[in-house]
Amino acid sequence: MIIIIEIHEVILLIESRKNSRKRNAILEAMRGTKSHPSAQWVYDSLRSSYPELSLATVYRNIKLFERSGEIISVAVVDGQERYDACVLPHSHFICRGCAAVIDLDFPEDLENARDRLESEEGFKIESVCVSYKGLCRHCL
Amino acid sequence: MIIIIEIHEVILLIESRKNSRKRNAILEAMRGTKSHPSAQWVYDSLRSSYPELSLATVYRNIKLFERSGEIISVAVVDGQERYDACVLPHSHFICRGCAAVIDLDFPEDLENARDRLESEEGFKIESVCVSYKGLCRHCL
DNA sequence: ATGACTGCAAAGACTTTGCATCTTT
DNA sequence: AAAGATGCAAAGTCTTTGCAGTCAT
Repeated sequence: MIIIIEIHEVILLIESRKNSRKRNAILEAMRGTKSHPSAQWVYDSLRSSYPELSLATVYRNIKLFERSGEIISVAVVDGQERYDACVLPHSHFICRGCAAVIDLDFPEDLENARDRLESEEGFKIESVCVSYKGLCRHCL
Repeated sequence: MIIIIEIHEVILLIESRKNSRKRNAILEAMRGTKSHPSAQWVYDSLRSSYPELSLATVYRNIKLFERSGEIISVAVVDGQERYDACVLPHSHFICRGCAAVIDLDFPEDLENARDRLESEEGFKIESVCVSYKGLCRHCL
């Protein structure tokens, strides 16, 4: 059942849930890593503890967590969507070599941050991407 | 033929090309729009002028342009990769309603920019994403 | 009992690739 | 001629979905 509540122009979408061991394990796995996991990563990391877990369940729960705001999508790397259970504002470094996604502080000054990351962290930064997401005037 | 040149630790990858009407048209189409097109968009917009154009050719040339730096990938929106033939630093607003990708200036101050965009452009901004791409220490 | 959750297999969507044919140099 | 470019269809990935059976309330 999906309940849609509108209060003062704010629309809340509440999906009712029952308790589920596997769902809990999926969220725990995502909260317990800084690897910014893909669905496949979560599946692989839980297979030993939950041998009958299916990849479809992981995908379904990830979408559920995303809709509820418990996790966010941080990037699509090499065709795989990557998520983060840390929803506080911060930024990321994405390595095109090993596909690692690494947490960074939210920068005060973008150019400053770039130089500092190269010298202090030893990254080679090839591009900086800033994007805002939301609704345009037309879709509001 | 692919020529790999290394000069002072900088590696250049040069792919030899022959002249091709369709390739020229693909790049022109991408340079002539601010819509941050997907491969499908480019294909659709060229079909009337090049009825025998195939989607595979569009994909192949887009990858070629990307490797050579003539275009960049700016986002994956609703599962489709979106490109930009403007490679100068700037940022984007991505609408989750209509999937529009809109050019913005590169911000000096991130929080400032957010407020200004909401009041002046009428966007509703739900998230800000900063990511750096390149090579980590390990992959260098 | 009812509604939610899951596994499995099938379907979908987007992208890449193999191969024969045609173009450019 | 040789190296590239293209169309077509097939294959590849990642993700979503339909359905029947299971679990939580």
